[in-house]
Amino acid sequence: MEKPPRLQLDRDAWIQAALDTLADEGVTGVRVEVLAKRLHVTKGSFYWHFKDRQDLLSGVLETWKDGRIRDIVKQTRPVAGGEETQIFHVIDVYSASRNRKGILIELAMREWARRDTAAALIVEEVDAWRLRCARELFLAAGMPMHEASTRSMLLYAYVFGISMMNCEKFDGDIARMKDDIRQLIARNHPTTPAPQA
Amino acid sequence: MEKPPRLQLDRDAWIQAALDTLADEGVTGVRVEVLAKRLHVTKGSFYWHFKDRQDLLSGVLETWKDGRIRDIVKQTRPVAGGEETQIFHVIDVYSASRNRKGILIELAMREWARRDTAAALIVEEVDAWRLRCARELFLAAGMPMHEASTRSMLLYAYVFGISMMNCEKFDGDIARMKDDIRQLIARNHPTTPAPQA
DNA sequence: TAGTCCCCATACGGTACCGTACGGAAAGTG
DNA sequence: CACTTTCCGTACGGTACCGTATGGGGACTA
Repeated sequence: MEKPPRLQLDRDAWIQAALDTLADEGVTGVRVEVLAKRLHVTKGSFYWHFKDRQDLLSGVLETWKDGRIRDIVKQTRPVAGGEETQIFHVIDVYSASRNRKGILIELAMREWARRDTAAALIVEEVDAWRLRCARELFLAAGMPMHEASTRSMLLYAYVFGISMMNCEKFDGDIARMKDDIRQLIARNHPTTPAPQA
Repeated sequence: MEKPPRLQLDRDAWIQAALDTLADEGVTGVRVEVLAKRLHVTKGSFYWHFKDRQDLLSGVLETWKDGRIRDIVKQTRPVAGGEETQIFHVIDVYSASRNRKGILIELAMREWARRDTAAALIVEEVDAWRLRCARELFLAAGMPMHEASTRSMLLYAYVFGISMMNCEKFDGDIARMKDDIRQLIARNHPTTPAPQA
């Protein structure tokens, strides 16, 4: 969990620790003295690298924004004929049980954005990038503009929503249901092309 | 906002105030002394009605659970031929800009559930009710079992997800897009019922 | 009018934070 | 070897909480 060996801390080390606790406890859990304990130093170090707590939080926002934009751009880089695969991948990244930390940060970020204007602007910007990139994918797959926009929105609303639902406890074949939902979002097929059960 | 006239507080008054601040600031914002200020009394009152802060939070969970279950049962009470209307209504309740407070509580609840076992159990129970009820609607509309389950899950993932996205800032005709998404979830049409483009 | 509850105010100790002041060690620089 | 810079520890005042102890006012009862 923690990384005791790091003889010299820098801004980024604090930001990474902040992102970790952000995932686990939300913004309100990102507290200077707690992070210090986690990094095995004292506040003295923190207030050397940062003006105050808000300074750290701003750094967290910027770091997260840059990473997410880089990610979505990479994931949707034009690949002739691979659009559907890419769409599936975009869905999986945030709905699979791997990337658990990324999902938790995503949720914590939006919780933060609900109560902080600066965070709201960042999330807004990231969302805009994602929606644009996903729309390009749908367009490249031959879908008309409006439908591409609509399905992009459904796609992201779905991945964020499903990550809040703790599906593991539900009955039924969750894996198959998620597969079918992917189809519903990406194409326009009924859930099962199979004959009636 | 506040209701100065209430000469005698009871448990429910505290729980309602707790739900209000829960919506605005999340669980961590539900603090005894803050609620007391909000209700124009002191902690002395609180610790008369409640054992401690956790006692209040338990009350909040129960109150919320009962209300949500009552709501979804009412919204999905069998109405011959009205299934699609009812499905649309279930979507609207949590995606429209009215019921803002309900949505905020919903999100705060899930944020809470991520870090608290008791809250997680409550949310899980509410989700199970909602998914069952929604599934009944799809079944009554003539959909096969598996597809009904799948679309119920997509429905709720969507409404929760979209409520985290702050759509107002996006470009495009959001209202129309949301309409089309409703169609995608409820039926199986392409976004536009028009003939092929 | 005295007694009894119900409900709340006051006062207190304790904890967990934030931010500042200051001091010091270690490493580089001349 | 002075001298500076970088980085962190220590100590402090201040705030915002939680939970407890205790007292008191008002309404109701006899």
